Amino acid sequence: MAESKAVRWAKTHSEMLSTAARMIRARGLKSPSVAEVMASLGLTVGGFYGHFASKEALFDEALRASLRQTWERLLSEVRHQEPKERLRSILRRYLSRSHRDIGPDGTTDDARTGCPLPATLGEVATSGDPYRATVAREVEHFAAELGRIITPPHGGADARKLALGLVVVMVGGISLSRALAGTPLSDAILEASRQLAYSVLATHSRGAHD
Amino acid sequence: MAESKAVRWAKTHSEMLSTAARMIRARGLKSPSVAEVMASLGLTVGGFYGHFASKEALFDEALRASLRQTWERLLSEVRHQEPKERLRSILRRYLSRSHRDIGPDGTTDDARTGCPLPATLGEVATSGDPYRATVAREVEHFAAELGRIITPPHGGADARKLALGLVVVMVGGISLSRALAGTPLSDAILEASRQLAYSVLATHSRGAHD
DNA sequence: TGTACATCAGTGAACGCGCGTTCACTGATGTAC
DNA sequence: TGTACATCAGTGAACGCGCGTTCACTGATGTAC
Repeated sequence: MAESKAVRWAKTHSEMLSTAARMIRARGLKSPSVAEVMASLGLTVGGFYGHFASKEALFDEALRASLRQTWERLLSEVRHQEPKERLRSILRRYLSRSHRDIGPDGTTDDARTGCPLPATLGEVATSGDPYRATVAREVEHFAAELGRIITPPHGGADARKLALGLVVVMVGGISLSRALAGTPLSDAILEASRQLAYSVLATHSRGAHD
Repeated sequence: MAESKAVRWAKTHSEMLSTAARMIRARGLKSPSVAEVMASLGLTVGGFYGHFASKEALFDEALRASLRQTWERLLSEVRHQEPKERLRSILRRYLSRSHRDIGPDGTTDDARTGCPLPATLGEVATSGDPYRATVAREVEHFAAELGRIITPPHGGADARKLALGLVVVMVGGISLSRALAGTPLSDAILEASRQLAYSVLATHSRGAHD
């Protein structure tokens, strides 16, 4: 007995989202084509519009899901650790070689997911909504969660500012490191990013101010 | 008397480079087309290949020149200042709203040039050479200059690492801030990036270690 | 249980468009004498 | 100084290609009786 139509449709729908997310992580929002997404599921282009209204509709939803997954994975993997270790651990995981070395199919060496921001920021800057609003919402969300981890006595606006700064180091570090993958600078940038972030954490937990 | 052929050719050649550089800063390496570059000089596509062997050849040269110009501008504007102020000044200039708000034509509010990295990093990561080698060479160059400014007693490997970390904050900050331009997060990210970088400089000049 | 009809996930060809690159050409500039 | 020829920066049409989207269609699944 074959699968029901509804199950088949839902499975295809979900696979379109995860395939698009993989392609976005590896190649951004413009380069992967609608036909490519469908072909990678063994289907033809025509069927696409029975699932999504446009390429942008699929890619925006896939981008949002991929961002959400990235934050949740980072935060959950770290939940059992000592509060003081959590931020360091997040930085170590994000600014790692395995996260930089995302495969051409959008998967990483040791993980099923990776952050879509390094591949998409440049395009989001010129293409605007709906991508911009999606990135804004999800970065806001992650920064808030990160802010909650930051050890007292730095709460509120101070924690938020530090959290945004750390996001900048994380995304900037992987972006530069990926652009230079294969050159000696690539590893050096990853290490420099980690060290700079650690140094900021140390300053902050010592209670230093600006 | 009209201009000589040689002068005309050289003028067009140079305008092709600066026009391509402007477009790269605003829209990256893939989106601007050969026809668009020529049209913006009042010429037609066909003439392109009398100047460059390919789109990639022009864009790579324009990218290199644009990076070089960015560093030289930052460094020269700061040369007359107190050594201690130089790094802060570079950070303030790079991580500014006017540098973020690059126009659709690639010019900035108060400056003739801007950094092409935020618009290009994502594409360089997937397109590789020759762009990758160009970015590597120029980032290496700028990091070395920046390292020379970093106050003793932190010389050598330590200064280089700090310099690379600062480049990450600079490029990451503008990249994120541009992607979120128009949202409240955009200014917050710029400010958080500056503050994080300043805090690292303060720690370093105090002689703190990791 | 069996037959006739309805549904709808996916097919495959077509559309108009912009891309990088090629090429026979034009006509103002430059040169030989 | 004047004429005949050569050069070459730029023209404009064409090429093959991939893109997002549309649409008449097919055939397995689902439903009514």
